[in-house]
Amino acid sequence: MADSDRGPRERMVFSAAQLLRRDGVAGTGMRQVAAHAGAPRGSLQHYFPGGKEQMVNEAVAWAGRYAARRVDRFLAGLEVPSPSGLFAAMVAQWSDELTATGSLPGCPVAAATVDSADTADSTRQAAANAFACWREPVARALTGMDVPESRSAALATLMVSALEGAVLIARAERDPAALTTVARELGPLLDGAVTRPEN
Amino acid sequence: MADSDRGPRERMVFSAAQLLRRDGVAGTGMRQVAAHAGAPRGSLQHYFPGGKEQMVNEAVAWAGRYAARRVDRFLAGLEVPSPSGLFAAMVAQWSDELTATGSLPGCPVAAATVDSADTADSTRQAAANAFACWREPVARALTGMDVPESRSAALATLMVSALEGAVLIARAERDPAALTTVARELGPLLDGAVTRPEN
DNA sequence: CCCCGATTATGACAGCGGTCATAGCGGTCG
DNA sequence: CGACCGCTATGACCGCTGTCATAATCGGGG
Repeated sequence: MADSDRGPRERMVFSAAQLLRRDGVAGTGMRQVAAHAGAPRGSLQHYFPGGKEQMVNEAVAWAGRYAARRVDRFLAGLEVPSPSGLFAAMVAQWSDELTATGSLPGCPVAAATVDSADTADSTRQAAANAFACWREPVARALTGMDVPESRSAALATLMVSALEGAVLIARAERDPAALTTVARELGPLLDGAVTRPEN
Repeated sequence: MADSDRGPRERMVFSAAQLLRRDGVAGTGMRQVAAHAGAPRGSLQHYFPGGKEQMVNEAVAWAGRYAARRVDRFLAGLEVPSPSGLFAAMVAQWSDELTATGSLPGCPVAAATVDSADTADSTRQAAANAFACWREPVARALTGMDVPESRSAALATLMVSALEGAVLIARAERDPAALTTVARELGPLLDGAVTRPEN
């Protein structure tokens, strides 16, 4: 949300991620990205000589790092750390945006996957990396909450999957119900995976 | 899969759904749909006077009905009905396609949601309807397996969410691991929701 | 002062997209 | 036969997109 002046290049990557959320890859033009970032059009071919594909890939990578950062921040914000609490925080980031602003742009990584997984292989790999970047801190957080290492990675995958799917449904319905439902139903399962209940 | 001769119109809707899976909404052209369906180009404005939006909406609706039909068929194919068995069958439909053909086109409903939820409201509603069409038979199947009615709808949402998210990840990674993981981790939770274990 | 690299400014191009307009078939029915 | 109707056939238009080519601008060092 801090779109401040971090150099025009980073601003463009950020704007690309933002527009990707709304319109998808094919629906977002490069001129549009430049305009949204307040950057001159001539900077496009200068900063992204690899063309649109490079820009999309960087936006996806940025989103992956952003998601990972958020996970760490959620952990720091939990007074009593628990898997369900972490998941609830992850879900709340999305439902809050919908209830606050009234609209729910999707996940840029999902957009890149849907739009160009079968047409641009580098973008597909960028999306895979982003998902990995995201799941990794989640899995590590779970092991830190006494979830056995053998399951923490799998549960992280489940959490991200359920979240992404719920975002899709909530977006289609313009209703955060799917998000809250998933958080409520999945929470107990996650907490049940801790070996020594610490409460 | 049965692209047979059900009239050119239905063939075009089917082809649209198929192309949507791979290239998304903006990445799929109407001429391309006609060509894929072996239909004359002039039929486009004749059968879809509402333009691309109408075509996409019908493809999405078709996909929703198709998913619902599949759920019923999965139920019929289960010797011992159980929530985890149903979910495993739903997941297997996707992982099997990836392992068999080597590639994994996504879900057309997800594509429509990602690409035009914020730009074409009728498409957004079509996607919401498709999700509802899909979850409804799942929820009903759960109640038929002695899952309390209060939870069956929520669990159906969770199942569809987790599946959609796992499809995304598997598509990005070109690896069905996320799908099998989600099925394995979510199965016990689902079976734990039956009041009287029938086994 | 002048050169130089980084950045920006334009303009053009070729392609494709959806959509409209118009006309042509090929039957069937009155 | 002539009228109507479902369907098809083209062709054109306009807007947009990604990309390239070329030149201008600007801030600092040599």
